[in-house]
Amino acid sequence: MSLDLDALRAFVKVAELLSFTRAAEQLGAPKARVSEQVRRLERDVGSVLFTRTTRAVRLTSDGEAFLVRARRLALEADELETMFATSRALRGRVRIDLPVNIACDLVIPRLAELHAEYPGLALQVSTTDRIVDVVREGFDAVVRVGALRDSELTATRIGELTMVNCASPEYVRTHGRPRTPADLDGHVLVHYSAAFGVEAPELEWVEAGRVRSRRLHCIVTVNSADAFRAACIAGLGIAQLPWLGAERHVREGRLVELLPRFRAPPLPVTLLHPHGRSAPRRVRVVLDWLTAVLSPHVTV
Amino acid sequence: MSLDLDALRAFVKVAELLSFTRAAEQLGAPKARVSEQVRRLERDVGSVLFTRTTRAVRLTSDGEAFLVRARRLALEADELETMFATSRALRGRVRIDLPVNIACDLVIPRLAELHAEYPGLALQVSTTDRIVDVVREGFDAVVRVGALRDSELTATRIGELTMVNCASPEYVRTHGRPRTPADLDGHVLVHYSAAFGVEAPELEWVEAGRVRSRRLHCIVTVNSADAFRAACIAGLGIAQLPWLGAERHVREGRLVELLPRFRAPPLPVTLLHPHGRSAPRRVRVVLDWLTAVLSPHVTV
DNA sequence: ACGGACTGTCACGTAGAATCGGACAATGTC
DNA sequence: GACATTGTCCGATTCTACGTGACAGTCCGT
Repeated sequence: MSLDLDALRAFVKVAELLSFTRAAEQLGAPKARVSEQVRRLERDVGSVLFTRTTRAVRLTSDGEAFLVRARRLALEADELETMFATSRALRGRVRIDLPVNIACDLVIPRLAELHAEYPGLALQVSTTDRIVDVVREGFDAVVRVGALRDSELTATRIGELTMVNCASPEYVRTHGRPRTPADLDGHVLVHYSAAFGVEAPELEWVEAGRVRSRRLHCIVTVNSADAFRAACIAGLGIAQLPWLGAERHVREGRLVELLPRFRAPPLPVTLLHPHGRSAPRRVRVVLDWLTAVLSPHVTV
Repeated sequence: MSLDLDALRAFVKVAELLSFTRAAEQLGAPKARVSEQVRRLERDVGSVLFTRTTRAVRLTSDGEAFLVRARRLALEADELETMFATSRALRGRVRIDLPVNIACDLVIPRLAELHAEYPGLALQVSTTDRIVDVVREGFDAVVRVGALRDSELTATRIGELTMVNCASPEYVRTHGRPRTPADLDGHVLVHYSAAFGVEAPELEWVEAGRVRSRRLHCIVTVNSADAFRAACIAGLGIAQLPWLGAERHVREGRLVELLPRFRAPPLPVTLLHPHGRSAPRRVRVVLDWLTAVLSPHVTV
């Protein structure tokens, strides 16, 4: 007789993903249920919300209008459900995506603390360096390093990663230690390219407040941060690495920093999430925690 | 697993009335259900919303905070449920209260039209001249004639009733026809007093923009509009009647108007409802209809 | 043009939950 | 202190939402 909130949430998910199947996956429910829930919802409100061809789903104009309000209602309902939930009682699933090295070095080691405080939270941590589609894959939070393009997401700048120029001691012995960028003739660069695109291998640095760059020869191109560092340690050239990941290796003598006064511009670290300024509480908790965990390691 | 909207509505009603029994009555549900729903709600949100002594119910501070948001959520949910409901599909119960004569003369004769347009609406029409407690008795709309005191309700002025001075032809034959208030020596007033209070029987009129009054002798005091008119027709004195109810009797010769240039100040007609500016749709429909029905009969 | 894979829906037996009426203990009132 | 009233508990009953599996329709690539 009365509106069903679960059905409403199902509708919102389907409307966002434009797919019953994917919505069902993300909701952790069988397709049949989602289908039935939306059917019931349509019967209850007395309007057809989707036009279904067996192959594609589209919102009707009624559906569009309904979605706006349904979203808000679902959010407020979530708020109400959790307004008295202590941290121990907070439950739900939160799906996040992190760059591999940030995940392995910073986040995963401290995940136990988060679990201890919020035992009801089920965290799904995806680690990948490729650009994921936040809404399509249903992520609640994504940490991005570097410039970003998406604009429909809420972005919070956490800080930035200091970049250092590194090479192996072996490499320095062979190629010499440059003192200024002018000394780079004959040097080799390890090239990082996420998509093996056509970008030319360049070394960047900041000089007098300006970003300058110089094209260098390169032997190897990689597409993962781990391989990038490994190649540098192997003496395959100079690499511009985040200090965060390079520090240990410099300390332990596997890498040395070059041209310390000509570092590349720092990479911005950003926290993205698809919910507006007011996310569900379980998500907010994770966002805050991520910020707290990452902040000490990124210079503001 | 998810918040139950029916339970939420039950909670709101109980919180407003501070009684499970009365809430159950107004919701048209057995007490046991309301009790169980609220119990479930408390379990779901993880907090105790009421302090119950078997004799009295009070909101906890958590309950207070919850009520505010719960109200808003229930309202938005209602909005969502009815946003595509055609007039034929709109359903629900609306409880209104009207002065007896307005109900009998204007509203009830046209109730069939409302039903024809909104067959799903169940209207509960209470007719009474006493002042009802709008929230306590769960009215969705109340029409008041005359000055009003409540302020926590939303009030819409519909118009005002023209008042005329009437007497029976028999009375005029006996007592003479006054031309000005100064001629009223020896005349008799029929007195209306809702609560048989101590107000003195006075005849009021507007003269040069000022309200003036003159105390007169009276034989009978009544507390209902019908009895008031009946007393006047019976020749028991002059009565200050709304033209609306007196017109027919004047036309048919049972009453005559006296002192037409010294009429009493018109009585304001007001539509009250307890919902904020945004009432549920089924209520809004009735409010609009009442306004449309009453407007032509009340000069603005 | 046509197989193939994927989409959303349907069927139906089942399990769990909400519901109802009535009885009960507790409490404020006269 | 007796009474009336309040909110809750109890048991059987009814419903309805669910899951599994199979199905028909449609778009894609070749």
